[in-house]
Amino acid sequence: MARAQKTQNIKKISPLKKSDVKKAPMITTYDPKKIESAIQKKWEKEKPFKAFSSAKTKKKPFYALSMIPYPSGTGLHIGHPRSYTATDIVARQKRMEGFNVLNPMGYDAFGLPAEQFAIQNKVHPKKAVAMNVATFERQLKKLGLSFDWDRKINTTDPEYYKWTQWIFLKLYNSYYDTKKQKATSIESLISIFEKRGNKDVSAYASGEVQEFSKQEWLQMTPLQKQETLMRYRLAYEGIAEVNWCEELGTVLANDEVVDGKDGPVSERGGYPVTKKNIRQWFLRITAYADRLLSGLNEIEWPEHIKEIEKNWIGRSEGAEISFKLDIPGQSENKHSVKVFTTRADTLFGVTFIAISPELAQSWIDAGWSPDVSVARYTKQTIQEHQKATFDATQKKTGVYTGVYAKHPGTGENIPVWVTNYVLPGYGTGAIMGVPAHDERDFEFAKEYGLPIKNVIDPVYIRPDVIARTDFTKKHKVVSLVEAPDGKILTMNWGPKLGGRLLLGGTIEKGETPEQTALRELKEETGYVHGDIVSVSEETFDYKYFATSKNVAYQALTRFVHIKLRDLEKEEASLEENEKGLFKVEWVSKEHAKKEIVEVLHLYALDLYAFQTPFCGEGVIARSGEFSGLSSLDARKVIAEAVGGTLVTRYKMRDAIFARQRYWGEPVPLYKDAQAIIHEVKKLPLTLPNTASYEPTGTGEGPLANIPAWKKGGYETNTMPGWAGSSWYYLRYMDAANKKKFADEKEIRYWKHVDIYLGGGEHATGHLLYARFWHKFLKDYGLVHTEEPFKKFVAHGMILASDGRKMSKRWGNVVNPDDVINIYGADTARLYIAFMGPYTEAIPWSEESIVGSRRFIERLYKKGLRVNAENTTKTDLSALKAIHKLIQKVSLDIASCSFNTAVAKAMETMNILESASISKKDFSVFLQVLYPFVPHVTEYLWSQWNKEPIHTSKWPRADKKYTREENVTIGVQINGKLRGNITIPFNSSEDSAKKHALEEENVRKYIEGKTILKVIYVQNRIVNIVIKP
RNA sequence: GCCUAGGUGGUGGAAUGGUAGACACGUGACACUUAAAAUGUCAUGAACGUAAGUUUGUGCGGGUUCGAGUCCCGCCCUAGGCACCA
Repeated sequence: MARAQKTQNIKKISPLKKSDVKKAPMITTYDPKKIESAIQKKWEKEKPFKAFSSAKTKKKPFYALSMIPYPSGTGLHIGHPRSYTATDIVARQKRMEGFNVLNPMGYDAFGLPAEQFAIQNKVHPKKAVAMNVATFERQLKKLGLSFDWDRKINTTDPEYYKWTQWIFLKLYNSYYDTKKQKATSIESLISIFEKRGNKDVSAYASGEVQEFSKQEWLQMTPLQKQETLMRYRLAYEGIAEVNWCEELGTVLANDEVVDGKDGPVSERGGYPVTKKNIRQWFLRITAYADRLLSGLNEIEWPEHIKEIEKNWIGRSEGAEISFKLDIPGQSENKHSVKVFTTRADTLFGVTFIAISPELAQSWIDAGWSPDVSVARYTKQTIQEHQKATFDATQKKTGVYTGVYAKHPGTGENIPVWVTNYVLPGYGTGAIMGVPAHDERDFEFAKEYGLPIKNVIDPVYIRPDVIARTDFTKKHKVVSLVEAPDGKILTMNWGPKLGGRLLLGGTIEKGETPEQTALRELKEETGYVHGDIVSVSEETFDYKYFATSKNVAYQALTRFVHIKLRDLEKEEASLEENEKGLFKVEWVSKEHAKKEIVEVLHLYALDLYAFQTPFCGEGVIARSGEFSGLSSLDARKVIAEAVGGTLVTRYKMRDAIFARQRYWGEPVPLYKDAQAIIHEVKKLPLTLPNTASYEPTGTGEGPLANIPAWKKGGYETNTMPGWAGSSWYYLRYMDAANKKKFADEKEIRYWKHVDIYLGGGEHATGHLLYARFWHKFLKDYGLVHTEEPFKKFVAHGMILASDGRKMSKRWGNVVNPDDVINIYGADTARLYIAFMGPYTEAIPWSEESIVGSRRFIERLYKKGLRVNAENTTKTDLSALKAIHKLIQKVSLDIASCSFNTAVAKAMETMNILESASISKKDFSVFLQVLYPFVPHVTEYLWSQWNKEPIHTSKWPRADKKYTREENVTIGVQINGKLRGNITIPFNSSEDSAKKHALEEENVRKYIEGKTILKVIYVQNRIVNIVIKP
């Protein structure tokens, strides 16, 4: 899974300089190598971390899981252990709390890197994987992680991928019943077809399937039936445009493609990526879109990861509306174009229809013959689309098709344009252009001079008047006055009276807004040569509170846009009480935008000076009988009134389930001579051996090079890298089972992963796919929870000490082997836990790690001393510290705040070092530290305890010792700290006050002053407020 | 452009609206030592002060509060995600 590096030759990396090695503390008596290897040998022999199967224990289950690693050729780097040690800390603590803990490890070894490695080094991928796994395992074991090694899995093992294939076949043999909201066997769909065709069938399908009757179904040839069923199966074969990488000779998933300098390139290698149509296997993940979305509500995942999945699924509710087409030379009413919109409320603002070039091409293919220039544009733009991923900054282009569409509301003729900015794959490939209320349509309309029709009026209610009902109604104008040099006229009222505003005014009886605007211009500023450019048709409803007059106004406002011919001026005729209240100032429109804060004035500025569309919610206007509705309500009403249908769309696409590669799970299907697909009955269908697993470059997988395979009609693509990792956590529940992927009893017992730790970068890949498979298996009663991972915590990256990502390119990779050699595994683990918050990216520091080592040395020395002194007396201060530590560590492990748990342990150590302490009480300290530094604590523990530490009971904090007797609290005067007092815990207000007022430094401050009040927060603070 | 998370000493970082900088690294001084390392003790945000102490200080500007790193408004910067999804 963590396959970030490009696999190259295995080469020992030693980033630690000689000078660093010197910094390692001198070993006195503590010898981690000796202790750790002895303890690890014992673990290897006694297997204390074996998880019990459900029948063999009465303990409650707890399943802690680290993401399965991809065993790359370079071995572990120091980033890997971050999630492994975290999982290990949780697992060890949960065991002591009495749970039957499952903490397994395995390898996900199919995929590109192993294959690249094999090609470059001329070794079979199987051998390369075995080598890499051996390296990984040696390194993992040196870290002292408490895995149940008996449950180890490897996704490339035929005994494992047999079940990956088995699940694939189950998907292939299923469709999604939209009424029951679950996967159902394809057999039952066939029997429905046999009884009544596909009319009213509640089955999720790709695209629109033509309706057929019972008879028609029965008359279909086997091949036709196969093709029809392919539209419904959850694993299906189809043709799709994919990301094709010529250099790698393979198709790439969207998340494997990144933006390069000249268009998209492969994440691995940086080779150019183009679009290509190719035959593919897909998984119909879109059938589960809603459940994948709603399931997020029931899991404890980081919000940002949920957000990423939410955006990726991209649910949007909208409407499909048909526009009848008027094609020159063809009879009317025959053709129509369907658009998808989430803003059906803006329907009356439509001034053009925009279609994707791909849709235009399909019309041409169906017999439409447009002007040559239109056909040429269509072809060109399709080619552009195929070359690159979409770029939002690209200029919008388009041509008029000569076709008109009839507006379903007004009956008006609306031009249809082919454009480059409509996406072919989303919605219907056609949109209604509403430039007044959509930024993209606005940009396009500006470019081609298309009309802009405003049909949503914003509603402005200032928050300070929201609750009021006593409005005085007034008709007003707001004028945007432009000087010949483009500057904007503003009135600066100063900070108290509303700051900078545009020119406003009240419409007197019998006046038009234009007249009002010009009159006010003259009266307030003296300018006389203004020309009216435009007046808003719409009246904006603006409720505000005039502080100076103490009145709430409902201002029904019209906008007026005025341009001055020149700056000629007469005397302004201000009323006496207005004089000197404001200054007339000319500013740039950008300046105005910055300083004007009134929303309505800003809107006038946006509309006239910046000319940006209004995309928010408001009131429907100039839309016939719908005017006056709120835009939210109007969505549904207007869509239905014009015969549209409400639909839900998703951004997420079906997942391509194929790689044109050798090193993957074979697809267990074959085609006979008639191209009929059959299942492979005996699983696993093993990957055949071959010497040439290089890509064919044709789009077929390397398996096509094997004559016997090809002859057998087998699929030449293999499954993608994420196939094996989509269900591996279930295999751990019963890894040795030969008959099932896991026994029913074990699945019921373990249920799901309780805590899953790994990288957040898998949010839209592995994590989403695993959730999908889990839901699918649940539909068949094979698992019993809706979600596979109850809690997920994403670790932060460990950066190199230079703050960059660790990479061979920079030569800054830290190898855990080196760290363990110098400092020992316990120190490495402790430092990884201590270095910072688990979820944050933190640079590795060769300087700071010595602190962790020093702590362990002190612990070790104290342990030996405790053993030698053998006292029964423990100082009260030590007991208190230990019991507070129990509290803190228990809480911190539960919330993955390992760094603060370690800090508290260090604090405790500082107290214990100089205290007298009994073996019994020191044992408690060892227990609490055990999850972090298991070797040294187990070693010390076993000096005087018979029972093993890992089965000892997690200690509980005794209230007797955690309760405080005295507290030292601060005394503030007017919020500033002036002294401390130590008073009994939970002191009364009176006694605290008394002590506070007696404090020496405090007395200095209050002498001769009047005390206004005293605030006392128990056990926190005393604040004395005095008259300054 | 949009969404999400952040911005605290020389460094990693800590802090339920209540004594900012816990813990650790580094640095300085001292002890031990022929010496160095290791270890131990003390100090360590900045400025002023012999000191007691004072001022100032959690990206910037405002606000709420007896009291703001924490809450609210606006801005700047960094990281991650999405990016013509109608």
